[in-house]
Amino acid sequence: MSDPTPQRRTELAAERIREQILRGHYQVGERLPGERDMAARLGVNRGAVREALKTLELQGLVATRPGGTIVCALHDASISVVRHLLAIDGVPNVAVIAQLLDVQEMLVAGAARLAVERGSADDLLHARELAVALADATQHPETLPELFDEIVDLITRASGNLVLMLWRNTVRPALSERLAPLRPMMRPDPAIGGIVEQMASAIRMRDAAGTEEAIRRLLRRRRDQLLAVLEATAPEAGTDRRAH
Amino acid sequence: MSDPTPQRRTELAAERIREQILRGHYQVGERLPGERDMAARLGVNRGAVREALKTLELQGLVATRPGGTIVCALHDASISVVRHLLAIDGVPNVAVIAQLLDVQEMLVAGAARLAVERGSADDLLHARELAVALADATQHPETLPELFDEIVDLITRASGNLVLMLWRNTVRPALSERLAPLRPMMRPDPAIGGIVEQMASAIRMRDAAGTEEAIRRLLRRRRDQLLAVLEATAPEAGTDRRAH
DNA sequence: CGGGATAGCGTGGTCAGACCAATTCTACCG
DNA sequence: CGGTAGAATTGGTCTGACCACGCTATCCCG
Repeated sequence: MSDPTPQRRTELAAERIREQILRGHYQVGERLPGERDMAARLGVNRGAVREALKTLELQGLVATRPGGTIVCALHDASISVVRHLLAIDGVPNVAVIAQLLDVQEMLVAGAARLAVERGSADDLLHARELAVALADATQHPETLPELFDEIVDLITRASGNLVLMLWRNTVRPALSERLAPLRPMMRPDPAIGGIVEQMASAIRMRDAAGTEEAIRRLLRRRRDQLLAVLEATAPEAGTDRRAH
Repeated sequence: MSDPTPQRRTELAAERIREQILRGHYQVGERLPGERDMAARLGVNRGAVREALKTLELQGLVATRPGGTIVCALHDASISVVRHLLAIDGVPNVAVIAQLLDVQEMLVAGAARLAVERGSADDLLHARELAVALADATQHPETLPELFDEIVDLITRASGNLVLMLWRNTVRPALSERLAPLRPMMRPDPAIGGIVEQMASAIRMRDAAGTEEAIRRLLRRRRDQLLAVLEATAPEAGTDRRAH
């Protein structure tokens, strides 16, 4: 579901169980089969199942206590499951991706403000260079994702906010992995040039609010474009099966 | 460090190892002692150590591969470690808490906008009730944290954004746990009344931008107050030992 | 006949010891 | 001095076992 080839049998087991839960094979509050049972069913050792359940427990998908392991509600899970929510069976979950992009917009916009307010001159210079590169690359949409990721990384790092950095670590790989296949379908967006120029000038003037606004527009534009492509690709494969 | 009494020996082991890593007892990239070694040292079975390391691996603190387990850089870890970063040895880490509150402001402000734009009438009504309660409770600062948490929860839920909800799940318990001891030291803030009133009216008019601005002011005010109390309590116990 | 105590069974939690494949270290040889 | 082959060590997995606790269903008493 997520890792292309999970060699370790314990991760494979985790993947299997997680997929069953995410697909709604179990009711919330229902007891999972015993560890010995699962081990036999998955053809692995009980220790491997235990480690698999440990990861699911850390993701807040299940709660294991003496007496049995029960399934938790998705909306009570931990943020770490996002990575696995983004796609089930390789089918991108458009609704969750949209929500994730919304959150990303909030955080990167905030990070940009912090970065402009407190970032080093070096970082800001680098950011302006990246902005120029982004404007130049408008005609080559297939190279944009890397530039986008790079500039978001830079902003996150320059914000000096460890929490934002950790968030980025958890989300970036999953998002890139999910959005990479869309690259060939992205079309050049002429509006980006102007936005980027505005951003670069705001950065040069250390205008935090202006930078925030520009990056917000940029991200929203990208979001809409990505979602349009996604919906064109998978018209109705979207909402998660465990809505409440 | 985090759970008051982790009865399970595997969690105790995880806590021990994590604390050593967070305290910087190991260099980034350094190899941890072998599992058998740690098991002997901690007086537990190797399986318990393996499960402990599994949680640390999921938190991005270590990387285990055949040949050895190595320590990862904190800024490459997963967001799940925030919970454990908030306090080491019971000493709140003021720097991280400040950054976390910054991020919280970004997200809750965004969530408020979403909630006002797309929330149900019921939710908005409830939000206004809570706002009134908040204004009434200004004189009783010890009851404010619950109201704050409740209103943030409501906003998060009403935003309809699953990612925000998951984020809230991961962060709320840690934050509450860390900030609860400060409750007796909080003093009434007369400015809250006006802000809350402004928020309630913005909600009533379905003014998303106004609501966002109000909640942002509210959260920032609370943030500053919390940090003031925190710094007064622990004047210099702050920055993490693994800065880069 | 109904309800509460109880005995048994299954559960997770932990332990011991073992094997394998891959890596890492070491010592030897060119 | 460099490289390579072998030895030691590591994580990954397996087998099998024990314990304390939660759950369940039975049984006994009112």
